[in-house]
Amino acid sequence: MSSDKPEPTKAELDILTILWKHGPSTVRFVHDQLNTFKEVNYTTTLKQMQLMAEKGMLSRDESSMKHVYAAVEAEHKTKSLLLDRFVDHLYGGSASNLVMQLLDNKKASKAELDEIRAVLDQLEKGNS
Amino acid sequence: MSSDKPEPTKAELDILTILWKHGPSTVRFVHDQLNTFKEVNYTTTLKQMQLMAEKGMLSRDESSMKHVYAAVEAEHKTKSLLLDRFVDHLYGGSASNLVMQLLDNKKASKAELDEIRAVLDQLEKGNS
DNA sequence: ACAAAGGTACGATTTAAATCGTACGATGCA
DNA sequence: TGCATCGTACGATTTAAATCGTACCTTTGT
Repeated sequence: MSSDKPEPTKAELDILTILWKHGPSTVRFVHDQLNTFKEVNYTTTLKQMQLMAEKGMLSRDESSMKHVYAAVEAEHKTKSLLLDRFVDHLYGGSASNLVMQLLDNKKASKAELDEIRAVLDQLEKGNS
Repeated sequence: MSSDKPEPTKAELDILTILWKHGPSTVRFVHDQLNTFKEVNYTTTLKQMQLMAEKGMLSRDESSMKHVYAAVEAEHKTKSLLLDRFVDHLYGGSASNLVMQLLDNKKASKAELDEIRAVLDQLEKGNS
């Protein structure tokens, strides 16, 4: 019993997101992506990624001088974990409560509503 | 243009949750509730609530010696903000993507699916 | 050969969150 | 009255996240 999976922090998540999107990348690349929406020093990004590698969140290929990092956990898996925690913490574990609020928030467009409905249909078909 | 609303931290959210649920309360009460699932010192809770009041997250009635605190923002409003940020950050702002993952997670029971569908129906009716 | 550019390493600092210890005022009651 | 109890105040500390500065190695172009 020791599966107290640590959640990635905000800064870590930013990096993971880039790696998920672009696949294994150098620090330079990640850093450039990062700086399109956030201003940080190169060494900050470097250090962050080194720490993440140390924690086991990233793997690192050192065969070339420009080390190449990759996310260890799949995007889906990590987001799934975060989502579950979020639902538990804010909505007492009730997915439908969350969805209700979500839809209420005018956040969902007509197109999105349709899409969600489609997902529902699909699910119920396979479920019965 | 200065609406960079600060998000409540985890510890703050725990306290807010209690206040939302039980209404205006003393520190002692909040602290006892807190300790049903988390071990902290009384003065820690006190300090935390004082800080939150200072930040404007909580209001405080000092008319009695046992100060009574209350959440300033409504539960709905705060959660709504957090949810929006969450969707933006993890799902590129796409509510339907979030829902898809949610449903995928086996996290939603049959009953919940029905409930969600009901909400959808309701919405579309009022929307057209 | 060597300077410039670009890479990694890593200690140290800054900032923010969370926690605690200690002081001290109010209240209640034997 | 006096002491135990319960309350607030608040500086200080601890912990964790995020950032940066500086040192130093490698590659490349002239």
